[in-house]
Amino acid sequence: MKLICSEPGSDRSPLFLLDGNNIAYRAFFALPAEISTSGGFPTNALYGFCLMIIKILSDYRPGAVIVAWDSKEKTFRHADFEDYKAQRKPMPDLLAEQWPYFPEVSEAFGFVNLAIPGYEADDILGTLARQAEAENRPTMIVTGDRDALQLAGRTVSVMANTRGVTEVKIYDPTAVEERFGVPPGLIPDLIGLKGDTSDNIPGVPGIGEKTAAELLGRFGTLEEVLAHIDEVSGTKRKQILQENRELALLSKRLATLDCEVPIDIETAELRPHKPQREKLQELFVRFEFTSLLERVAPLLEEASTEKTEPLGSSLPDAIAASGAPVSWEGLLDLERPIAVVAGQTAEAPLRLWLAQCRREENPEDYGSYVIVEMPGLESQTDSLIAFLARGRIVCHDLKSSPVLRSLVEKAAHDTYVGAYLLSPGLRTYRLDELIREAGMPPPICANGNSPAAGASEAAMVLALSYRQARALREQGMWQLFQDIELPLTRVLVDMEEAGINLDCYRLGEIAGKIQDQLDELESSIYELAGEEFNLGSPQQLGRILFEKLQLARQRKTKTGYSTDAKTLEALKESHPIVAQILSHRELAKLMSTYLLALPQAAASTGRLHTTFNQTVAATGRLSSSDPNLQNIPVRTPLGAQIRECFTAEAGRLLIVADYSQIELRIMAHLSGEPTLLEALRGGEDIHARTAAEVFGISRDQVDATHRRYAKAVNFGIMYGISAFGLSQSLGIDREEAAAYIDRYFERMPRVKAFIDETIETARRQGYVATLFGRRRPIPELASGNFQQRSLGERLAVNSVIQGTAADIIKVAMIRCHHVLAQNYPLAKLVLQVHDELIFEVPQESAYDVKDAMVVEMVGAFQMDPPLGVDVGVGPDWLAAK
DNA sequence: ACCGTCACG
DNA sequence: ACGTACGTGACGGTA
Repeated sequence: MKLICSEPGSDRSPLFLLDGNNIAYRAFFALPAEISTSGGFPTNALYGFCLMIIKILSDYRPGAVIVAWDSKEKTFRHADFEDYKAQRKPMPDLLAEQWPYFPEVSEAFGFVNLAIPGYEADDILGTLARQAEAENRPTMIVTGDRDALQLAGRTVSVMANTRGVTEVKIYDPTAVEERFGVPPGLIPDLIGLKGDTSDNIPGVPGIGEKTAAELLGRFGTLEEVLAHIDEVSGTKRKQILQENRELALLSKRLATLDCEVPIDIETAELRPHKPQREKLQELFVRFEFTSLLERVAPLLEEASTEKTEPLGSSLPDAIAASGAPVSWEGLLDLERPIAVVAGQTAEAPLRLWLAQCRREENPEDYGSYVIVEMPGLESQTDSLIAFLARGRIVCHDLKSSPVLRSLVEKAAHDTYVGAYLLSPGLRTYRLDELIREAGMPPPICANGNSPAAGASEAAMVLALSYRQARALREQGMWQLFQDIELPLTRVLVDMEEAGINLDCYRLGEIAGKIQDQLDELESSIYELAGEEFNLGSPQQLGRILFEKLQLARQRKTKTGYSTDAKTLEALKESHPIVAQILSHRELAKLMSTYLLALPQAAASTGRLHTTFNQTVAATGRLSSSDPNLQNIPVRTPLGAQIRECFTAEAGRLLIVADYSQIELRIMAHLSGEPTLLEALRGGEDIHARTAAEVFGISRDQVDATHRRYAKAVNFGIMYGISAFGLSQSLGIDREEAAAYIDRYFERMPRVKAFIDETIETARRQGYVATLFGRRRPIPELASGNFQQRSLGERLAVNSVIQGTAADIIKVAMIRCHHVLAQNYPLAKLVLQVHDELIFEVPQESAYDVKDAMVVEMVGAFQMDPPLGVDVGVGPDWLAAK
């Protein structure tokens, strides 16, 4: 076990090596040229340079800082490549004017400027980084230059700009490999192949990052790739590599840093920088950096006062220094949350990193963090897990970690779920992105002998959890998080582990029959078409139907004719081939997506274990994947047969319980519309009742068509209705649809008011909230684009209704899970399908459990009209429903 | 990687 | 006057 403490100001605090040229250039191009003094002297690059430095100082409290500069002389490394230098554009005039002042600024900050005749800045950085590494000194290289990534090592990280001046990503060797697919040592080889436009390195034309990494992964170095060109796939690629051998080797040489620069400085001698207060203030006044004056003041203050004992060293010094084995019990306080990060690799021994904050009143001060790194020793894992189980843990995406999910009951916070509540609808919730978006500095660890990507991750998780807790409270979502989402994670872990039994044999029998039908349909279709073609290709199908057979073209898609089910349905009468294509489509879909795929996904026990995604749906719903068990067919006869294959084990039964009309009930509750309330309280057929209202007829005059229309209107209301949408779904014209909608709103004025108010609130606040406080931002409402705004209106209404329903069923899941654990330990919740819960229970208790689950589901939320639940019991999913 | 299609609520 | 229903995931084909 290693103990890693950040110790600001001590000799072991990190050495920072800055590429002066790179930062100055980057600042110049990133900031507007208008930034200048009142006298007209340009200062944009100087300003950006200072911004970057202040950010580094306040985020990391570095020890010594060295700023390296290119020398004016011809550089040795590139001496034989005149072309290369010649291509470099001369320095822009506006930057040249500012240039003389950079060393002065740097010196005022207390940094050491370094330029060595004949060498470039990055060669100097490389040389110093190697020295520092040999001394086990933690080092951060700051440059936007991709070449520098080759320097990442045991104690060396590289801070690279992602965009602008102050947006950065920190690369340690693991991060380099993750991002580029090769270890730092092969970065020159990678650049040799792919080139680097910003540095004028040509590379091999037509070889990009992906291909380059793949080749290096297969053969090793660039030289080895070139020695095995004949084994490379693709004739074209072989030829290009052959023709560009020399260019690749030259590019590699250009990208290789010279780490043997004669430098007259021992990194061990470097002491923490001492800013020259007066000098710096004078410069800032001269350049009119008034806002920066305020920002540096506290930093100068801090630097001038004597360093207080760093928190980290309040721990036994011997331990911190030697990394000798100690017990984690002595270091970690079980009263406070402990962040846990687990190494992900399946093969390698488990690694765990822990972080705890010793000063919770200032959780973003990484200096107060204790970070513990566990070695890959399985023997210690069990006792560590047992230790953690006595406290409360904080994780990022706990459910996806095979190790951490066993600690799910101890979860005090999950930053993955927290981030989802705070910003639903993001594509991903990657930790480093969250940290960057929040404007938090990525932590670095200041011990002498650990790159510790995991350690830094643990610190990030912890810091983020404190910040999220505050935001969730401020936004009224703390209860939702603590009482619904976190407990739900526990339920989901159990559900995923439980899985559901699949009758693979029966599924196979069905698949055999369907395959026969597919074969028959296929040959018949080819015969009718007069040729064979790829039935699965909408493009080829379009050609056959609309060009060869001259059927009437309906709608178009971006890429050609539309051939979806609706189009084909309309053409059914025109040609016998159409009906057969429709049948083929349906069967092929069910075949590939379910009949063939599900048995493949089943575990050796015959059970299917889905993953329930808790952070995907913007409305608050769950989703299911690998395999998706929330879209198992049911509507067609074949679909029903597939559902029959989801069975209970011998001696057990399935219980299927679904909320009846939950979304309409929520709308009735939220709007208070008397007609809806009355119908739903009495358990009336709501679509028939709606039909009677909209068509102005009595209940016994309502026929199937009336009801179908009314049902579509009800759905439309919940989706955020439009006349066009309704007309499409019913196949009627827009005027008729519009008339139904008008009529509906006439009869249900409170629903109309609810919709209008919801949209108005959303416009005002920028978001909507469910009954449980779950938020969804609706930026579309502020759009200047009509289409976007209309979408925003529909989203506002739908999100409130769908989201509230999602909240309610989540509460029900937690309640049901709890009652089962208490009273029926052999019964299990196995699936959730949005408004439906499926349980698998021992036969004997099935009817007791059924009643108990209905009570919990109905009791999940008190409202008017009350929740209603339909429930069934049976040996399989179809029979129970 | 994206599109069209279609399974579910 | 604009073009459309809300929320998902998976498949095969095509670029």
